[in-house]
Amino acid sequence: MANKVTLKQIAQEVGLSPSSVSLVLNNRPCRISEENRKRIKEVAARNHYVPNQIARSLVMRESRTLGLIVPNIESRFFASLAGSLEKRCREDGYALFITSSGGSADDDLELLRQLVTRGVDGVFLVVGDEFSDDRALREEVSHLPIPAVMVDRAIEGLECDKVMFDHEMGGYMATRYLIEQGHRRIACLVNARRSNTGRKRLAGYERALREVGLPIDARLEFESEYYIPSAYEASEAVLATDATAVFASSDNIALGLLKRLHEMGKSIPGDISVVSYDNSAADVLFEPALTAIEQDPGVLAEHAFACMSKRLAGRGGKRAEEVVLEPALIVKGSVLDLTEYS
Amino acid sequence: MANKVTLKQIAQEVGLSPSSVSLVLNNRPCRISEENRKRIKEVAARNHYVPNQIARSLVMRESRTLGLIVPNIESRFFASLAGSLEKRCREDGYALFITSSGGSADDDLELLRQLVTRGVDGVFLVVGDEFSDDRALREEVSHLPIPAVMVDRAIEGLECDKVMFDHEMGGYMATRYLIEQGHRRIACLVNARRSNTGRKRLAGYERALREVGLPIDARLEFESEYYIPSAYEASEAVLATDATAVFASSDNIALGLLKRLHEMGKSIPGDISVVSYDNSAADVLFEPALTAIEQDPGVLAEHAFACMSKRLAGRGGKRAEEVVLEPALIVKGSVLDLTEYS
DNA sequence: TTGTTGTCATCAATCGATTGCAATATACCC
DNA sequence: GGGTATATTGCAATCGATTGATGACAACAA
Repeated sequence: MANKVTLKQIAQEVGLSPSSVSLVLNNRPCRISEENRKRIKEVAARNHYVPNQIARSLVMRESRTLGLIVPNIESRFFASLAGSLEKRCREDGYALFITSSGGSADDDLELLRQLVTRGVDGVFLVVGDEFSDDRALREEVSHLPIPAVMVDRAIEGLECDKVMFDHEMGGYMATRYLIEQGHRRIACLVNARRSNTGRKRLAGYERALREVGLPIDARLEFESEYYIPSAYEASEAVLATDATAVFASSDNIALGLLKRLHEMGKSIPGDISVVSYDNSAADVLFEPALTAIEQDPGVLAEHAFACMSKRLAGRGGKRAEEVVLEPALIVKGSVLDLTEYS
Repeated sequence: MANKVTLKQIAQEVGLSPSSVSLVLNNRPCRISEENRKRIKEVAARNHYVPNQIARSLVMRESRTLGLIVPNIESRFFASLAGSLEKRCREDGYALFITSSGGSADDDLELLRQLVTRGVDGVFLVVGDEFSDDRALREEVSHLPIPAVMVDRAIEGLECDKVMFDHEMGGYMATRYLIEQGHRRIACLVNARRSNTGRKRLAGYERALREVGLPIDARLEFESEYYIPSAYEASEAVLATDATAVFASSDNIALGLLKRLHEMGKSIPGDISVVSYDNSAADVLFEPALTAIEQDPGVLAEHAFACMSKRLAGRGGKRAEEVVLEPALIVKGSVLDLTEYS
């Protein structure tokens, strides 16, 4: 294990002052003779010298590092978001510090502090979606000495830049599409009890129904956690209704539903139509592929970075910016067109 | 956006020296009067003071931060590894800096440098698996001023701590199991052309065959990338052979195979038996569930951290440590027992 | 000789913490 | 009052870099 090489050591070996070495290695436009310039570079290279960013950012007051907090890096969506965001950051010369909180507001807070004290220049915050006491977190975010951008999920009423997909719109689009295809009895399977996004998607579902004068029937609204087994459990009741279509409000929920359907020997879309949300790779396996509401994490990353970039450059107004992205309806083959038969 | 509060400012407000404030806030056992102690804490809290870790680690010469480089954070396995590792690090008070390289040796090198200069105390390195020119990376790793642990994959011939699963053994176990179940014509679908791990799994497959005197038939060895569509393409040829079983050497490869099987109306294990590797969550959907070789990323994380921990504590020998973990065969229902019929 | 200009390189302060050692204050004892 | 313990607190160096101000020296002009 080699030792760390410092600027001073390089200076000593070359026989010049540390300042000169610093000047040369940073390519500062100053007059150091070509000869010394070359010798410094040569010695630095030979000794595998890398500047200590810690010391550097202490005086420069910036680290060109950004932080990201996600509730769970093992989720496909967040992993993909993290991947895209990191790529984007790197393009602009920023390193991205990815951390995963476990979803509780306490952990979010702890990680946020860690990042700040470690000198990141800004932080992307994907807060846990489920209910929890977020007063301390809220307090911390509003006192942050660096720019923060909330991504995908917001803390209500917090003055902070936000970039997110419109979940209500997603629920609306899915349901609206089913209605347009002639469906009238549409069930939904959502995580409204524990998730803000879930509640919004449910609201969109209900708006679509209301808009065309269809009744909102509590017997068609089913609850499921964002896990396959939970959705699998819940699906039995869903399939016992007279619904001709189901809006499954997440990829895992759709997978649980599919498993149950498969077991019961029911086919899609012949026996029942399905619109999914935010599909996972797994659904390439199914015939037909699932019609779904898609949210591209790359787009989210792009906008989040743009927002951050603005703040870092000192542009960007005093008030918080709010970017709302529309999800997309991707039509594949899991919805039966009932209008043909009318 | 609040300003950063420094130790000095707190000191000023309290009317004491920065040293005293530092001493108190770090709970150093020194005699500062109870009264001042309380006042300092009160003022620090009121001003949302958080110590600047950058400055701190400059003098302390440690940051209690570790780094992780994975080829692709969007892969389930790496995401899961990252998640487990982060949790483990946090338990010991370390923050984990997760970065994703894109899989090229150049990016690995770049990220490694970034991490080192940003003052991490140690780094976990999951290098890209495919062929590339890794001389520079190799050089850098051997000159690292901090401990490094290679995880899941190694650079051959590099003196460095390693923690990984035995891929050869995995291939062997899968094949051996199929043989024990009475199979004689066993095909395999591996990524041997571009992946080191793939080659090792293939070697295990061949060893199992050799061991019982079965012929190694090149016509039963098929090549596939680690992507579903690639495996899907390759599967047609696999299914045209007289094999009664297939060893699919990754989760995605198995999924591609399954898609093809499903399309052809073939059933598992009635028409053909399958042993998969490293199953993704998606396979909960299938009936029967897939028998597979499993590598628990949590176990990998645990051992990697233990290894790192040793180095950081200054224990751990001069020579590199090498931990090889055995994967596990998880028997579910995708293999037909031919011995029953003999 | 003195002054001017230009080139090359160094000095010393700074960033925000930590910490060994020195300093001050107060009390207590003889 | 002088000496010694004890309880508090401050000074100043340090970590490894950056950078504006400054110095040293040579060449050249007046």
